[in-house]
Amino acid sequence: MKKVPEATIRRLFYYYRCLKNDDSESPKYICSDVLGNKTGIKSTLLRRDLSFFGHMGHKGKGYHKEELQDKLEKIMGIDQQHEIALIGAGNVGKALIKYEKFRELGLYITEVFDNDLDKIGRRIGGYIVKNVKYLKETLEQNNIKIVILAIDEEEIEEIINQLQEADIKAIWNLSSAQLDFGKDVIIIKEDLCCSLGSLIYNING
Amino acid sequence: MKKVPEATIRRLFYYYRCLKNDDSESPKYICSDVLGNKTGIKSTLLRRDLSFFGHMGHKGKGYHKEELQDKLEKIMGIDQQHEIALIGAGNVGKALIKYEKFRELGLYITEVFDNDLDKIGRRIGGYIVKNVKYLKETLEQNNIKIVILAIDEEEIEEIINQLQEADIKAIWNLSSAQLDFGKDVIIIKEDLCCSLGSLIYNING
DNA sequence: GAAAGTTTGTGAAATATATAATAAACATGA
DNA sequence: TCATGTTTATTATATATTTCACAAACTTTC
Repeated sequence: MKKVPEATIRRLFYYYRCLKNDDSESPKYICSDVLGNKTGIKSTLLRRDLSFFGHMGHKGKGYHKEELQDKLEKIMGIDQQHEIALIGAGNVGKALIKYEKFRELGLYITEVFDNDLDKIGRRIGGYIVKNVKYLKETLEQNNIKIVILAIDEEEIEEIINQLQEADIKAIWNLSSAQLDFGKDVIIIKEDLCCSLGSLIYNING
Repeated sequence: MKKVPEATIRRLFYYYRCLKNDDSESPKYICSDVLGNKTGIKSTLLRRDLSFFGHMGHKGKGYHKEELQDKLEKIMGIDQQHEIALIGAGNVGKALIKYEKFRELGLYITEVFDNDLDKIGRRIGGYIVKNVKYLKETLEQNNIKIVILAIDEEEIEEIINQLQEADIKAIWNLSSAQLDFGKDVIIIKEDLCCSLGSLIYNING
């Protein structure tokens, strides 16, 4: 199959959320024009996006809402639950723990770690913050393959070493550290400064 | 001048942060290979990125670190301070208020608003949360042109109406709402679900 | 000061992504 | 049932971004 652009994947979540929020029974079908308008994405791009995954719609009718929602869930991999470990119980970490929308996607933070002795042992949003020292064994015991890295500080050498040893599949890197775990670990970096920063650039330019 | 890709702008922040964190006096110059390695960006792309803004380096020597840092600040528009209003004093909002790295870029959150009566009037991280009802006048009085929208809930009609009336230049939209303020207002949408979600997709695919 | 080594900057090629054009499938209504 | 309208899916085109290849400018060494 042709390579699916990263941007397409992200848009799938828009389509999905829109379908999920609209719980009206009828009409059963929605056409690309309507769904496109609701999500702010051109209908032609929407159809292109969906067509990467085969025939998703019905000519002359549109997309069957329930069917499309189910198919999207499978495609995006959220038809099953995922357990996630959070490293970093600072301000960003706390916000993520309480972020409802992850759970709506079946994404559950089930373990919280930190390397700051002041935070370790504390209870945050129902979780006891664990020492990163136990990262590897905790992840193994619970078969957790996904990690969110949301550490504030710059010095995270020890955490990275621990992470290297853990057998994980993916890291969502919200820290400013630049990571490379080889091709077997997928890393997506999210840098809040770049986002807000690029806004500033666009104002002036 | 040729249009600068959005991705280039974002990478500028990586280059900049790397230079800023490295406060060693010597060597005075850094070549694209070294800076590229530190930031995880191919040197050829780095040179291409910088070349959008004219001759930034010195052949045979590399880039003068201090000079490059200064130039980047001007390009990115962070050689001066920016005042920003935050709408949404929930979990995400709180994290942003306390996020140190914005201030390092000269980006200051100076006003905090919410539409939730439970939050209005409360003190959060040194700010009194104001009623969005006063959004327009507060922004005008303080000449604030940049807004972060970090509201949790779905019902934000009233906030959007208020925002429409305020004379602003840019919105960093962290909510799940889909906004369109016309061409005069720059909007960058950041959706945490899409980011974490695309990671899940990539694991399975 | 000439030759060899570095390093930037850029035109050209390759890749990736988005848009436009249109054929194919189905729906509707006379 | 046929003609007309609707809507998807796909092929072709356009645009955007990255990578490659190399000339030009400078540095270093002998």
